Amino acid sequence: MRIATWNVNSVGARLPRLVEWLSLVRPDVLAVQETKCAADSFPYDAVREVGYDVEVHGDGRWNGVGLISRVGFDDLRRGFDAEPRFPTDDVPPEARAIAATFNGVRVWSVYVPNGREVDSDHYAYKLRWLDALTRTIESELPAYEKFVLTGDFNIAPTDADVWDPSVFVASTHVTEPERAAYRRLVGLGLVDLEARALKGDHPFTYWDYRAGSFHKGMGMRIDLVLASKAVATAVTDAYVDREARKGKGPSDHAPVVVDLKD
DNA sequence: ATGCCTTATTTCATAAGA
Repeated sequence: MRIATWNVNSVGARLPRLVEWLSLVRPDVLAVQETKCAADSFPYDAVREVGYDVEVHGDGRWNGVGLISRVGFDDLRRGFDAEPRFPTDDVPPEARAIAATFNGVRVWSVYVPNGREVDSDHYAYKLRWLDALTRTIESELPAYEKFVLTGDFNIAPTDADVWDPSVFVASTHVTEPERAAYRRLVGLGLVDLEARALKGDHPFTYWDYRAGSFHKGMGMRIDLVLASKAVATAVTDAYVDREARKGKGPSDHAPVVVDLKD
């Protein structure tokens, strides 16, 4: 079984690249984030033409997550109970989480809030959201031996996960409270799968569009695959597909691809 | 060993991304 995650940064803008990538890599399940489209405007037909079904959770302009599968869907879930809202409880939750089960493997696709500035309202929301996600995963995990929590976490777990730690001092993505939230998730009994980089030593998954960051190696590892032990022990390969970050009209994130023994 | 921001929108400017 091949499972992948990819922050596509707009499924509308990325559709040609997405369809090309699905046809080339043929994952069984792809978790997508930042689809940036409402559920009723998703380009379902284009994805179906290459053999995939889609379930999405979408707001419209921002956020949006989905699961793209060629092995069906079971037990679909959009969002989660007591999901924090922003800026107030008067608004619905943002579309940041969707889950389904594929041949017995439970997969969550999540897009963790960015956080913007440390100690901002957005940062507090990010930590609240991570805390609520942790409680949800904790409650679901006992029901599934094979479990994958994947997506764009907007957290670099260690200093090795950013191209230059000195650049990120006092920035979001690397602060201790964010890293502690990551460790609490992993502490539920998950393994942060070590994807290999196709070039160099750092399996970065994101490179800013600006300043030639990609070709200078100025990246971050913020797209993660957290897996239960039953999944982790079945891994035969895991890699960051930096090829998808090259060429015309790429996302600023690269996919992470994980292969599992049957 | 690859190309120097990109996206959607209440569009010709803005907010957001990380």
